Amino acid sequence: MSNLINISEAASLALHGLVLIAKNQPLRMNVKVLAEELNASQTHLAKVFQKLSKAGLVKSLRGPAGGFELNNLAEDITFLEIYEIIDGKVTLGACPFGKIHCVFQSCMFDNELNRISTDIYNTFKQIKLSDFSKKE
Amino acid sequence: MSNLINISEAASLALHGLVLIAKNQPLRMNVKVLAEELNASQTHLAKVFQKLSKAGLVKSLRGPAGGFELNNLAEDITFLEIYEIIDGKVTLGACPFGKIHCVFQSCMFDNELNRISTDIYNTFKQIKLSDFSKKE
DNA sequence: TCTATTTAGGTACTTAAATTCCGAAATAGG
DNA sequence: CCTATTTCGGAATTTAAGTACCTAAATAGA
Ligand code: FES
Ligand code: FES
Repeated sequence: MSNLINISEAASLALHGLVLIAKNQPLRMNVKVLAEELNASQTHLAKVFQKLSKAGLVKSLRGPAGGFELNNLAEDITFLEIYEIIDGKVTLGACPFGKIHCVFQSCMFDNELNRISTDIYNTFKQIKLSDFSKKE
Repeated sequence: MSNLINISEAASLALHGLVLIAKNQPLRMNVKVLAEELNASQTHLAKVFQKLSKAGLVKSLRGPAGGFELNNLAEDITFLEIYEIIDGKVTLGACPFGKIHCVFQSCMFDNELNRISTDIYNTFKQIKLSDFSKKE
């Protein structure tokens, strides 16, 4: 069983979690509630949000009534930026098969895969968190 | 560092190795030579070709002057089939984010990612091993 | 028939990534 | 203050991919 697009569970949690928080503004949400809503692992979600917090996307507040809320500028953040915070910076321009030394003059795929990678890239780049704020 | 398209080293070896063999027909090639040409791990390549052999794509011949050669029908094999033999069957039709329970009525990506997955799928499906036989 | 070569295939090892666990730190509310 | 709640962050665990190792089987060629 294989998935052609490369998205980690962690990245999925980040995107879904942030959208939930964006929708729920201005109220903050904590990990427990988020995990319940997403039907996902609480501990994993917590780790993911630590990264998002470090990256400045969310503000974290400890203690009772604590949780996470969006940082001021976070609304304009694109899905690409979120993805890259979690799964690492995307490298375009090289054949995804290029992990090994390629024997062929030009890539077997004639840049088809590059085209597709760029397509995913742009799709991720076009979607903003603000597209999901306070609407359904 | 992340790659948006999901291709294992093993799948890459399978594709590149088979194309080399297709080009080199009707002479067979052994693992050592293939690994040298691809500048890749001999043991890994061997394991990959065991799978391809089991799947019937190549015929293996042991002993001196042994190696691998394409099976009769292998020329018409698509890259998709090769990919699936190594990395597992591809499942289309669901949001790649769908590993977790999605809280949203309709996918955040409006089937954009489905469209792209299908795009990769079709690209892999259109390319045949025979496209690379005896030509450069 | 003997020997060197080469794949088969099982097991075990290594490495890296993903996930979980747990004690520490912060804080709101009583 | 004290306590319950909640995030923080390092450590440990799990999982998956890739790699190495070893013995067996096949076979070409001397
Ligand atoms: S780099 Fe070898 S096929 Fe693209
Ligand atoms: S299933 Fe949640 S975004 Fe597609």
